[in-house]
Amino acid sequence: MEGYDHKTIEEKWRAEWEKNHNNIAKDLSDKKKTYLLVEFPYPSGEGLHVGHVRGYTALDVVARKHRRQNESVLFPIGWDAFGLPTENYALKTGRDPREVTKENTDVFRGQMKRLGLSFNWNHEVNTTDPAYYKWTQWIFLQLHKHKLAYKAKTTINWCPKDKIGLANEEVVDGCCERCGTLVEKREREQWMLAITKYAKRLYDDLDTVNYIERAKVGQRNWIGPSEGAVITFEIRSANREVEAPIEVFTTRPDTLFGATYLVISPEHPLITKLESRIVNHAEVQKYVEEAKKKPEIERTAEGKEKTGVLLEGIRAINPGNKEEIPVFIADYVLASYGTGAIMAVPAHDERDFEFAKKYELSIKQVIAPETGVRRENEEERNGGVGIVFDPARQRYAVGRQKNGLARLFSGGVDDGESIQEGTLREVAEESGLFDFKHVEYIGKTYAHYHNSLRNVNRLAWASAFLVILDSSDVKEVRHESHEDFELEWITGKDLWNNLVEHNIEGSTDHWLWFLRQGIGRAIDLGYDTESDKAFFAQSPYTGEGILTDSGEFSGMKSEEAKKKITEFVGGEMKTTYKLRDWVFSRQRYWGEPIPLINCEKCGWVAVPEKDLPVTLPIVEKYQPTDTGDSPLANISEWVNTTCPTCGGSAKRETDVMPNWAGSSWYYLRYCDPTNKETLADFEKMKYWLPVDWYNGGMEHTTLHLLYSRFWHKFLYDIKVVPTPEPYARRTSHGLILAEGGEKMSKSKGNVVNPDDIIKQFGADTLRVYEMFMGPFDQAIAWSTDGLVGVRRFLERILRMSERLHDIPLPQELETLLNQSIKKVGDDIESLRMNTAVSQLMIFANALQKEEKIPKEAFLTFILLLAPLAPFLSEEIWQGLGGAMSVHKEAWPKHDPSKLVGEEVTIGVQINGKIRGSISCPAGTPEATVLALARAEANVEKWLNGKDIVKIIYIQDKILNVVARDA
RNA sequence: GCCGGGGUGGCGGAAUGGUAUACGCGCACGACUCAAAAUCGUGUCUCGCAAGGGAUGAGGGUUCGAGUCCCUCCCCCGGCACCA
Repeated sequence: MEGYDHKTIEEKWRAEWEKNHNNIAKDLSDKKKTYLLVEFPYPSGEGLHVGHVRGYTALDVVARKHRRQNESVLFPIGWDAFGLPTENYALKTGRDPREVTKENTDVFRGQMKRLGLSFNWNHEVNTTDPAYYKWTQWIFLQLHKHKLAYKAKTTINWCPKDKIGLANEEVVDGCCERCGTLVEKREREQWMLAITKYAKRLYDDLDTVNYIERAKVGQRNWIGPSEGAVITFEIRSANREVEAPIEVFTTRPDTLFGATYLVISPEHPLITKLESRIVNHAEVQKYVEEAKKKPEIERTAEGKEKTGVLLEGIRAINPGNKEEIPVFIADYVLASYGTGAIMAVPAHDERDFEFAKKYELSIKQVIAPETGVRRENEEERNGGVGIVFDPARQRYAVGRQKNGLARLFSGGVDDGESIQEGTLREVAEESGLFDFKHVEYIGKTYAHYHNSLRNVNRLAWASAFLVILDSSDVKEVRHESHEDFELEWITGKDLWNNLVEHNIEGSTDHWLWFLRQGIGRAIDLGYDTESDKAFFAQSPYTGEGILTDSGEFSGMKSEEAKKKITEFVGGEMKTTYKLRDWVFSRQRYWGEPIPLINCEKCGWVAVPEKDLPVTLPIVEKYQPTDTGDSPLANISEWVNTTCPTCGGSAKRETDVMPNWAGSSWYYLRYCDPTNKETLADFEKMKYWLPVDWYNGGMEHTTLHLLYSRFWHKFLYDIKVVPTPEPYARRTSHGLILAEGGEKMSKSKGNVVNPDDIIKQFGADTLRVYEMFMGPFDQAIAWSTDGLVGVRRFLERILRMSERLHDIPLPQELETLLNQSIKKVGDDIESLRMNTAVSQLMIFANALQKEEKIPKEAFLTFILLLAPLAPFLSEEIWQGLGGAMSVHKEAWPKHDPSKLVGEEVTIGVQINGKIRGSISCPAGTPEATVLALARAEANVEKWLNGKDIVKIIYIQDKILNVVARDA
């Protein structure tokens, strides 16, 4: 053997496969279909990245396996070729972006073929092909027709460097996602897509798809629904005239009675509307101007001190208690969320609290943390122990014990407050669990409990923790349900005795220990309004609970009160979403022209379907104009046209679509890439859709997925596509980092080029290495040493192929063979490629150890290796006389009865510790195994002089003998 | 702060609640060789002469048995964030 000449092998089979059309996806076959999708690349000038290779190879392995399971597999690829880098490159070099794109896609295609990726090349699509973007434009026109595309004057995010408007989603930390330039605000007419109309469905239908959790959570957060109420406040001017209603959105209508002022955003229309009524209008106007100037990044910066201006001359009426409250404008309220106005409840909201403190506004507490109602009587109160700690509010009280039951009490009845307070001080200081400033208050609380608990039916506060002395004391926790309250009792064994013994009054050690261990149970506390007012002067309580000071709603639980109060004030329960409509216009050249015409008489008119596509004209200059218009605006012969409706003179829209457009529906076009009548034949889509498995980068799991789900749902509604969701399953691969763990980047010069690896080590080595390097969904650093290890493995396989013998399979190998078939198959389906490769190595190692390698077993090994290392496997397979391509051979099936060997090794544990192991035939009954185990000297030694209490036997795996001293 | 994902040898990492450290890398030793490379073989968590003991970020808990489940906490990575 002349060694492993990967270059010759790979070139030979690539040519052979191309000639024989190894993989054609057959439409409408009666076989089971599988549609495997990988994110199509943006064909940049740099060529394919090793990160692409990771995702593409993984699904290629899946595709190859499924084809061999006699399924009809669609595994297409294409080019997401519109976009800024190509345009910028064209701009710099003066070349036509079409040419540049063609060159780049040729490079990518060549690389993919060299990698042995078995794409269905006859389904290739290119978003910049007029025959493709005709349908992108068509979809846009459908959206327009259904009023989901609208033009709106918006403050847009403007990147001064790229001279392009950005969607909110493309602004990262206030900077342009691509170039990092600080984004400015500009007013501009933009085409918008009403994705918010689909917010609920996009959210709810996530339950119907199988996406990795991260992707689902990402989408949920992005859509960001919050249940709340829209409540109307009346505005009155100084002369008490009713001026205008103002709507606020709140998720906490239950706190309405605690709303002590109103805040509107600086952009709120009310400011202009009530201009004449606002006494300090000049001051207000100044604040508004300043807010406008500030970039969003500054306005929303973390920890920024809140500012605002009181609107003098007008007041709002709290519809709950009819109290008159002041109205402010403040930039911490965003115009873009909810109604752009809020009712401020400083007692129960961090931001409102901060604002109220600064401007000395009244803080009215209307929610008490929910607990039960407690009854207490004098007879029950004796004994003395424990400390109650409320970690949420960092409050202590003292507990007492009686008849083995520890329960809340007033404490210190006999020894007086001084001792207890002193102790509490120590606890507080030493625990380090809370700010010492609360201790004063604790002292009062304690005193207060002393009194209040004599009274019955106190409304209780706080989920507090009762801490008792020693965990060994806890015998059980008993839950009692009463008509109007619930209690948890902790019963202790010798609690009382322990306390006396430990002289607990003077010792804080145990208490501290318990606090730190977090041992304790929620019980209830009494409270009094004065102390609580004092407490809440220090921090707002933002949780839910029981209403107080809320008129007829006092005593009601938050959940119920939300609905009742909203109803009471004539408000409306409503869900709002963080999701914003999608800014769809780009003032660029290299994108799909928006197929609309603006006619002075008829307004915006759609280009008739027969005139699609509106093709991009070839221009001299790709430079965006300084006015912010697209380069297309300079081509008057293209811009000036006639109105399709009235025939009069009209102008074309010169904005183009963002590059999300083409990628939002490409998986549909793959089903039928050459169709001239429609975006794809309905029957073909019905056969292939939904995509069974979509893999791509983590970075696309939010936006791209959301946008394409939106388009798909819209197309489903207008009956163009047959399924409500595009993708049944979504996985994502982790990033490949440079050796050393840094991100690969051109500037750092640490980029690994797949071409170099293929040249030096071969595509098979690269493929197997990338599958083996680590868990598929995790980021992982490149390791050339690891790559070399894989190369050695493949070389070894090739050498082994020359030492084969037609001999029967030894029994242990048969077991391993069946295990390997099962494990490799299962692992591929769940993308555990690293352990699939590892299993293949284990199998190969075992085969190699044989003096004569059984040919049958080795051939099965090759059948399993083939999806991962397609070239070498084919070489060996056909070299050994395979009649056809290994990639057409049926995927091996395992024999379930042969997964366990005849002999098994069973671990023997004594009291859970491994003390030995025995070998016996599989399926040996417990009694025999026990006898065998006891025959082991070591095992018997450990059992010597002990009584066997219990035997646990897990078939063929483990025997655990529980023994106790005799 | 919130939401996700993690923390296991010198390194990448394995492990349906059932013999932790598979597989690979690295390292050491041996065989082959004049020699080296390659290859093949053996060993490689830790303390201990041994018998044994200890170790999966820390500390508790549940269990016959915990890397895996529960609680408290620490650290790292990613995302989001004045969202009312």
